[in-house]
Amino acid sequence: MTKESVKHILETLDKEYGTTKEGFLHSKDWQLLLAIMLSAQSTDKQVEEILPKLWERFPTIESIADAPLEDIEEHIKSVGLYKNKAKNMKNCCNQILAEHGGKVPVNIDELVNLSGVGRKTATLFLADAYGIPGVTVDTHVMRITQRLGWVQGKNPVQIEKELMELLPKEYWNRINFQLIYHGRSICTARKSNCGSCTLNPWCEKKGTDFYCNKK
DNA sequence: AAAACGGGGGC
DNA sequence: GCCCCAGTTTT
Repeated sequence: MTKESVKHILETLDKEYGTTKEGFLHSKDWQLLLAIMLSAQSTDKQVEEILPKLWERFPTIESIADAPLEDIEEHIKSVGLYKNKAKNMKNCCNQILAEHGGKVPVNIDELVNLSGVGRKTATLFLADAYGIPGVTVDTHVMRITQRLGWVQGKNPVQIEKELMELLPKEYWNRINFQLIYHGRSICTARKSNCGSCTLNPWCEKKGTDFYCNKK
């Protein structure tokens, strides 16, 4: 892995997936935050499917803060972990109203104090909503950066440290969603599909088309 | 450090 | 059938 190959891959990712995340961008801030919370241990595709009805039933942050838990659960059941998520969403909205005047805070320290919001959700929210740079290591980012040969570490904390040293900061606001999109469509958990991967020329595992996580 | 939370999709 | 998914909270 060389600085030059990293640069090529970053430029290719910009070309393939764009430099701003689409989809949630037209949401209000609290809607975007809740959508990211809902995506935990699920897929953004699954979440996008339930959002229209969810926002129709809960058009304002007050309406979801005041809603019965069972009502929220009913609307988000298909994304999994729904009991925790419903409780967290309700508590989170109440917190935003009580402690932040109804506006989602725009710094990571206040975000992680919200119910159901951890470091990953907070970082993704800041990047998606405001383009604020941040690197988080979810399962996709971990897998792909290991395959690319960008990182040596095994745990997310170590990998995040390595990535922040390796990647120019001007790419930090989009690297997460780009790698996640790539991980969902091409370089998946079970198969790397090197034949259709545009990053192939600069990848450590180029052409191996390997499987992983087989028991 | 480990368990709990979980339905839907891929193979 | 088993693995995986924009993780966080509780024990």
